[in-house]
Amino acid sequence: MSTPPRRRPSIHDVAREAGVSITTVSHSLNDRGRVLPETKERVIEIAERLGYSANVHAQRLATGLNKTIALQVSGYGPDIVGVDSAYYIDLLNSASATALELGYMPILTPPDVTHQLTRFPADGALILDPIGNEPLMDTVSEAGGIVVTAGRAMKSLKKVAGWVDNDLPTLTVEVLDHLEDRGYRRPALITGTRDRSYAADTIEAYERWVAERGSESIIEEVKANPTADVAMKTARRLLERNSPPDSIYTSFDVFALGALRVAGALGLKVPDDLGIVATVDSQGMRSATPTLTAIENHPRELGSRAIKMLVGLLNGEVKPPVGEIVPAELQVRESTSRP
Amino acid sequence: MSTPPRRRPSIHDVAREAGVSITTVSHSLNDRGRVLPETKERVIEIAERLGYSANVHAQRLATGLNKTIALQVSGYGPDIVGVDSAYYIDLLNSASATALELGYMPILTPPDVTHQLTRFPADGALILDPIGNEPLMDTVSEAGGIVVTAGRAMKSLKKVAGWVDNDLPTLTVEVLDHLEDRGYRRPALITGTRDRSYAADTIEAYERWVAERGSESIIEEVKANPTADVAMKTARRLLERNSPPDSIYTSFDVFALGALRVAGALGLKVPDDLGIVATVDSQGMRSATPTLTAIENHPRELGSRAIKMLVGLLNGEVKPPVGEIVPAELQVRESTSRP
DNA sequence: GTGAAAGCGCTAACAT
DNA sequence: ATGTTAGCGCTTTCAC
Repeated sequence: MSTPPRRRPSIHDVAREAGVSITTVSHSLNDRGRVLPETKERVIEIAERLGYSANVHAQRLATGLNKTIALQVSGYGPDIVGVDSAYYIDLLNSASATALELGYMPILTPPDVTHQLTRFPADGALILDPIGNEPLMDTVSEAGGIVVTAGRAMKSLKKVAGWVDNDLPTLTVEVLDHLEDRGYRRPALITGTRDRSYAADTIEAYERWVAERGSESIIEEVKANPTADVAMKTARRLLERNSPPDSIYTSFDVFALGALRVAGALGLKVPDDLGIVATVDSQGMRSATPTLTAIENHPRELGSRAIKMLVGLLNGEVKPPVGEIVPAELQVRESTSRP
Repeated sequence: MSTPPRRRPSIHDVAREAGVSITTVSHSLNDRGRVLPETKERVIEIAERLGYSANVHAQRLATGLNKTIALQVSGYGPDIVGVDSAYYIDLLNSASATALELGYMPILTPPDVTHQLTRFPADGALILDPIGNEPLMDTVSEAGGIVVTAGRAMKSLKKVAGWVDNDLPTLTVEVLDHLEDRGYRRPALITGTRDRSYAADTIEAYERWVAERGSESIIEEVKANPTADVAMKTARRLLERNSPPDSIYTSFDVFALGALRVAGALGLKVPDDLGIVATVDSQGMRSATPTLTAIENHPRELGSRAIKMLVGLLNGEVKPPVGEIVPAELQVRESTSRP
């Protein structure tokens, strides 16, 4: 048929072609040791021409390094779905691209198969929206690896060397100020349990904000999985109180949609009678009727920064613990647009 | 502080402990060659006790196998977002879990960094919702690797050895029958361009169905990125026709939400004046007002079957080309629930 | 049935 | 500045 699947060129092929030893090839390509500039140049050129690239397995065997990073979306699965996962895909793709560029293999590690990592040891792991009880955290840190998170773990902090996150406290204040600016006086908060950092951050900032104004604190800390059903029940409970809130700020896009739905059922107009804001932007937010005000988190930026941080930590260029804030912006849309 | 990061036990450690050669250990653990059953048993037991597992890099160097599978969501990125990506995360996670179980490293490969795969050669690739022009397809197949897809590629078919998919033609008929059953008489179709198999399949089935009934074929083949904006424009164009459809079947959840929104703006009630069905189920579908009838695709099943197929092909146990249909179910909800 | 030994492709001392 | 050589941890022929 076609050309038989030819063997990849090895370092020996390059060495022979260049008339040097494999050491010189290795040194030229990784610029270690001393190599005459012109030699190095020639070697590089020949390597390129031959389409040579080092066999990673041999390289790793020889160096004892794994050059592998485990990627995990914490607790994601059939029954735990809080936010539109475009956020996760974008974050994962950009984390992955960055890892690849830095010479690391990004391996996707589902929550339930962490034990496999004994066979595929990772130098480090990036966990998205961690709780702190992820088995992956133990596996990696016990093996001497480094764990970094997107969103901060509230437990097992010693196991986490770094994190990237949006500035939830500031964003919360920004949202509440925005609501106040639009004339909303009784904002309620719907978020997750405090074992997730976004919830803890948001709750704290919210409580401080309402306390400053002497307003009532109306918080729903959702313990169940944030499904459509739970979202509606929660919103209904809130809106049927004696003195209901006039606006809702929620960490889950599902809950924003749920609130919208319940408002409709109760005859409340959005944004006139009820303002709604979500912490995560998504297609759902942009497509809802009315469109929903939400925060653009810049997941791609979070992903690439997290990996750079992880690699920095692995190289010892950065000392743990480190944290990095990625800017996010409030996208004002119809759900809070009243005069 | 704590225990210094101890070196992982090697095959020599196991051999020494068992008082045998490393050959025997290797044979026992992989059951090759002949080993006295009791010897084998002892070796396995000791390996376990020592927490031994083969160094994958050494193993791969020795065997010349990569045992690596590239995972890619085709065309996913900041500007191409058709469906709620929970679908993708679930599919990816389950594909990944299956790969790991079968001894393969699942490496997430973003669309834009395919060239890196020269350094990290993959035995095969799984591409989700392919077009057929993905660089990854060429990279992998040119390197003698095997490409499998979730959803069928419409181009470059020779490069694809296998696929898994839902039965879109049948599902389309099921949806149209359901709409007819609920009294809708003029179903319209909004889908993507025919270079994606789901669109091609759906269009064909739809056209046959309406032809059989002598009904008018109302198709919007969306060329632009399926964003919220495009969704609304498309829906509006459809609903403002002289003889508008009384129901919409769409491949994108964004479009279902968009149709809902436009219907509201035009004073059309859903499901009374307009029925809406989407091909992909998602949180958005379940949380909308009203809830939207949609198809549950079973992404986890698609993911694990795709990987099993890929590994089967790699092992030569399966002969290409192969295709596998994964059952999906119509979830009837409020958007089509009229008497 | 078991083991010695060669080699997978590369890196890193250590010569020269 | 360049080359020789000894591994890295494993699989696999080939003897015994």
